This record gives sequence, C-alpha cells and structure tokens, in this order.
Amino acid sequence: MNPILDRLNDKQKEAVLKTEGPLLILAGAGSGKTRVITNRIAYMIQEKGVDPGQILAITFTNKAASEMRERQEQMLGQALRGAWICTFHSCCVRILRMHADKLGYDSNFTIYDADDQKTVIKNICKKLDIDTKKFKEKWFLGQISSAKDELVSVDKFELNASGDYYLEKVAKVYREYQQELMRSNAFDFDDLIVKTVELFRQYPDVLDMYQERFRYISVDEYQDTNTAQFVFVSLLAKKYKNICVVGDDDQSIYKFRGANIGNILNFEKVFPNATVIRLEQNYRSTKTILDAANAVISHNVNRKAKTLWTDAEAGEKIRLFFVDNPYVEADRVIAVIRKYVHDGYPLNSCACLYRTNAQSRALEEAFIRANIPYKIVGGVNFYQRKEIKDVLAYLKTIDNGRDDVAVKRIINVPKRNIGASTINLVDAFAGERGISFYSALDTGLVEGVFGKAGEKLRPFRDLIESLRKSASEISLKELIEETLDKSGYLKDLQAEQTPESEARIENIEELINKASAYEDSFREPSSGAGTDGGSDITDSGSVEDVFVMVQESPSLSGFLEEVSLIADIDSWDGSEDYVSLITIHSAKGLEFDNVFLCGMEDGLFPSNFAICSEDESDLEEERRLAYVGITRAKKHLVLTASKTRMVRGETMVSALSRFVREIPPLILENDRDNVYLRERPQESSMGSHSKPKVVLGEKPFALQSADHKKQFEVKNQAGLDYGVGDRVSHIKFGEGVVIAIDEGGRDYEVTVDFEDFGIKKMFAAFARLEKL
DNA sequence: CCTACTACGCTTTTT
DNA sequence: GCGTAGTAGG
Repeated sequence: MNPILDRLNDKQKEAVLKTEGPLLILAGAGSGKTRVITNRIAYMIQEKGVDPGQILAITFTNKAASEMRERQEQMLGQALRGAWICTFHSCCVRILRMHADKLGYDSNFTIYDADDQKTVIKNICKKLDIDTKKFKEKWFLGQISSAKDELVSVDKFELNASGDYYLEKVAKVYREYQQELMRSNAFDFDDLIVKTVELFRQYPDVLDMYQERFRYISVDEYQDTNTAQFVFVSLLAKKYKNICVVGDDDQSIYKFRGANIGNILNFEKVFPNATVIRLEQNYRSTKTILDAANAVISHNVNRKAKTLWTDAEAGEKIRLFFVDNPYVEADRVIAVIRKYVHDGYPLNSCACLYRTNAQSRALEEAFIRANIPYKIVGGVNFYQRKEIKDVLAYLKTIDNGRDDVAVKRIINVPKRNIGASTINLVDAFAGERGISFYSALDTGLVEGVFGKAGEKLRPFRDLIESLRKSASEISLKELIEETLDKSGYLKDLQAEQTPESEARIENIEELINKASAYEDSFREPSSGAGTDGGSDITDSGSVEDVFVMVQESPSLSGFLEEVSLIADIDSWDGSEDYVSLITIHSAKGLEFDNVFLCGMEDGLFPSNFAICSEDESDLEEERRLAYVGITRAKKHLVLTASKTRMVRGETMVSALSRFVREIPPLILENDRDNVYLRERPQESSMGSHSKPKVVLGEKPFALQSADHKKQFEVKNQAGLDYGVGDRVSHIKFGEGVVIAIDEGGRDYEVTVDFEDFGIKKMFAAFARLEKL
C-alpha cells in the first residue's frame, strides 16, 4: 500500500488522487484538510512525477505555510526544491519584486502598514483641506481598502462616485493616496494583490510565464479569499486549470476585510467542470463537542447544508460558568486548568479563546497571580512598538530613500531640532521639483536653498549617507548596531534609565536577534522563516532565468519585507509548555485538547455591532466565529461568561450569549453542580478577587515584556527540596509555610500559607519556592 | 522648537 | 480607563 494513501478515508483518497483539473474541496472543521492538501502534493511529486518547481501552494499565514512545507519534506524525506509554498501576500511580493519596473516602481519598494497608511491619509487631508473631525482617516482607509478588495481602480471608483458628494471626496483622496504611495515607492497590503493582478492583465507575456511555471495550484482557507485574491488565482490557473481550493463556508470569518463567500459558488462558474468533494467526517473532537458545534451553526440560514459526524466517543459534558465579574471568570479558568494539569495534561493543551483582545487583561492578571506560564498571542504586535518602528524606519530610509513616511518618522528622532517649519521647507521644495522628500533634502543641501535650516539638516543627511555606504559592506546585524550607535538613538534610551526604556532596549535587542536569524536562514537552505525557503536557484533547466533572482542571499529589502508580512499568529509555538491566550480569529487552524471560550455574553459575543446590525449576515458571521471557537476543542470545552464587564470605563450588565443558549442543555453542565470548585474556598469570589491590583501590589510585570513566557523558565524538578511544615520563600508572595503537597499528574501541587498573602496553591515547577 | 496638559476616541476581528 | 494626538505656553 502506498504510504501517501494510507490511513485516508475514501473521500480524502478521492481528493488526493484527483490531481488534474479544477477541484473544490468543502472540508468541515477537523476533517483532515491539511493532511489532504499535503498528501495530494506529495502524491503529485512522488507518483505523478510532477516537478516541485511547478507547484504553488497558497496559505493564509506564514505559520501555515512553513508547517505545510515541513510536513511535505517529512513525507518526501527530502527538501522540497523549487515549490512556492507561501501566503498570498508573500507570493505577490516575490512576483512584484521581479517586475516592479513595469508598474513604475523600484524593486526595493517598501510595504506600508496601517500606521503608515494613516499618516499618508492625514497628510492628504491637510493638503485637500478636509476636516478630519468630520471625515476620519480610518473611514477613508476603509473605503479605499474595500475598493481594492473588489479590484475597483481609482478611475472606476471616480466613475461610480459621480454625483455622490461623499464618494467624490473619497475618490479624490484615493487618487492622491495612490500617487503618494507611488512617489514613496511603497505598496500597502491590498496593493500587493491588486498590483499583481494589474501586472498580469497589462502584460500577458508575464502572466503566461507564471502560468507555465505554476501548473499545479492549491489554495487553503479558500472561504477567506477576497475578490482580488480570487482573480489573482483564477488568472494563474486559467491556462492549465489544475487548481485545487479547500474551504469551509461555515468557517468564513473575515467578511469584514473583504472575504467573499461567493468565491465558493463562483468557483464552479469560472471552472465549469470542477469536481466537488465534501469531507464531513471529523477526527478532532468528541461527539459532545461536535454536537454543540452543529447545534450552533445550524441556526445559520445562509449556508451550504452539511453535517459533520464522528466515530469518537461522547466524552465529557461542556462546562459553563456564568459568574459575577471578569476576575472570578478568570479564576474559574485557572481552577479548571489546575484540574487538567492535575489529570496529566500539559499546559500547552489548554487555550483561552476570546472575542476581543481587551479581554486578555483580566485573564493575564489571573495567570500571573496563579504563577501559571501563559502567552498572549497577538495584541500589540512586536513590530508595532515605537522603538521597533523607529529602527525599521531608519532601515527603510537607508534602503529606499523614497519612503517619505519612514524618513519623516526619524528625521527628528532622536532630537535634531528639526521641527514642522523645517520639514515644510523641504516639503515645498520636493513639491516644486516633483521629487521625494529625501532627495529634495539632499539636492536642496547641495544647492543651498534651505539657508539656516540647512545646518540642522546636513548632519542627518550625512548620517543616512554614511549608513548607506556601510549597508553594502557589513552584515544586517552590524548595520542595525551602527545605526543605533551613530544616530545616538541607543544613547538616548540608555540615558533614560526607566523600566520602559529598558524594555525598549530589550525589544531592540530582540530585533537584532531576528535580523541575525534572518541572515543565518540563508546558510542552510529551506530552514528560512517559512515564507519560501529560498531554494529556487536549484531547479535550473525547467525554469526561466528570472526565477533565479529570488531570495538567494540576505538583503535589507528582504529582511524588511519579511518583517512587514509577519502576523501575530506566526510567533505561536505549540510545542512550548504554556497556556495560549488568543482571539478566536487567530486561533483558526489551531486545535487544543482543552479549550476555554471566555466572555460568552450577548453584546460581547455576539458583539453589539452584530446584534444591532440591520444586516442579518453580520450575526451569522459571529455565529460562524462561535463555530470556529467550539471546533478548536478536542477533549474538553469550557464556556465562561461574566454578568458584568467594564466597557469603555463603564460597567455593563449582560445576559448569557445566545450562542450558549443554542447548545442543547443536555450536553451542558452548569458550574452550580460543580463539586470540584466548591471545595476550594480560597478560589471563590471572596477576598482577593474583588481587588486584584491590590493583591498584585504592582503593575503586572509581564505586561511590559515582549515575551511573557520568559518569566517562567523553570524546568520540572525531579524532587522537591522542601516538605510539609518547611518555611519557604516565593518571589512575589514572600515567606510562608508549606501546609500541603499533592502529587498531580505531571507536577506537585504545593499549598503554602504566606504571611502577607494568605493561603495559595501553586505548581512546584513554576512557583520557584526556595527552602529557608 | 519642545514640553505638558487636555480631549477624544476606542473595542470586532488582520494580511 | 487608557493611550494617542493636538494644542498652548514657555
């Protein structure tokens, strides 16, 4: 028997064997779709003799891409040479880098994030004399982004807008915005797709080249694609029609950013002879969990009817805690996690999922207090921190002097006495000559048009020029260090001497580490950060020369690109032992033995926005989100909700989420019947829970750190050097007496009576108790 | 040109 | 309830 086809069910096998022609796989949650895609590609290479260089596999996140590559290589027992396994965005960047000149860009273009975009819009509003109190920058950006999702060009937008006062205004801003981006040699996220489609449409020979190259295409999470992405894929697949898309309409949760469920229906229109295969057997969850998921999702009217089924056992009932406030809620979560650990589950089998990032705060404080290692995935992105953005702005300026946003960000950081008036002077000159801000600065200095202000600008120009010179001679790591040194940025931070400044320095060091890692990734092929593995060079002969130029050596542009395409979820590592705190959106594609769905309240989940919306489908999207959350769980599902919650400084009172009420009561277990929790009075809502900040006595320390896990790096001890009755000392709670030690599945649970904090229960491995 | 204070807006989700 | 952005005063 062929190992690739082994252990697949009939439907899965059918999908793997169908390598030619258009194929739509409707794969329910946990039905083994990743396995099908992976095995299908392996089968093509091993059994059908397809050249890996002809394969393009598109995923949604870098993490999914590197996972797929890893599995693939494991299965084939060798490096996967020449295949592109990447996200939509990184795929398009690679294509654009090679043909940027055709669109009027340089190949070292930069990518603007949301902040950069906002800055550009703000400047445009100033220029067009638009009152940003009446028209928000974010509103313009939203309009422009939706237009791009639907491939509506500036011209088309303007045409549609005629007669409508508001839309005409947007059209004007849209036009200016695109001009500004081009002047800055920058693309925004949406542009990466849109401009690639533009390239394909304007240059049929370029498109043809890629059609020839990518004869076998597959797309994961197909339900999340927007129109632009759909067109991009359709164009590529038009010639050979070997395209496989995998999706689940019930897991479509990105409508708000343009995902078009219609793409699933359109697929059969654009590719008329498409084979459709349904995967409905679930291999992930217990029957109880699956029943709950099916019950909830069945309330959606607008969906392709399908029912997941399983051979698995019923398993335990779903637990529900509906408590008074978020602190108690968090403590219930902690108590149940303790039980699971006691039963032998590792911490990384547990995940707390929530609707909004704001909810992570109360949970985080509880985890700190309980001394349980955790990690918040997402939230404030590492690359959005001030100091990181500053350093990156320096690098962008060095790499691409046309990036006006970057130049203006750091021209006066650290202070060089260059203020608004000086910047306006340079801006005016740039406008006059029609050149970028930095080249205006440079030529203006040469021609001496800035007068006295020039004396402040010159040192900045000289700094950038000297760094540019270094850039070609030294490593990336050294370049960052030299930038920090010569600009005086590091010196300023070091002089500050505050906890914040120290955290910033740490973050910058982390960035330097990442730069080193990036450079190292080129030494061993295919161990890169997951986007590509950089091994296109190897497949000579069958491939055009132009593909050879991709990613063969580390470059400043390459590093900046990788950094700007990183998502929060990419840093998640399932193998490390900590509890994950994560939004349901980010958790899509992950699975855990034990899942806690927190904040199950009407108004929060489903959000008020969805409840109040005229459009029924907004509520259905929330319900799909609930479905995604529930189906992350393999063994245990715990639902928690709080009667009260602070929202925007005000306490809101909420009812239990309607999604919980959609679960059959028979498979729900309410916490009132829960004996385990009642046995532990110190874990109840009394005492310490009402005022957690007082108990902490300090700002939660982990809030400041980039890597929360760091705080808990303690190995499992073989034995304990203290026993019942001994005096011990704890890093936060001070001194106390051990009153009990229980043996759990993987660890000892130690109960200590602290002098200042009372009785606490903790795990020996994490508590770092020292015998006195 | 820099600092300190105030006001406002935010909380739905992200490549 | 917090963080950012804009303004006024030095």
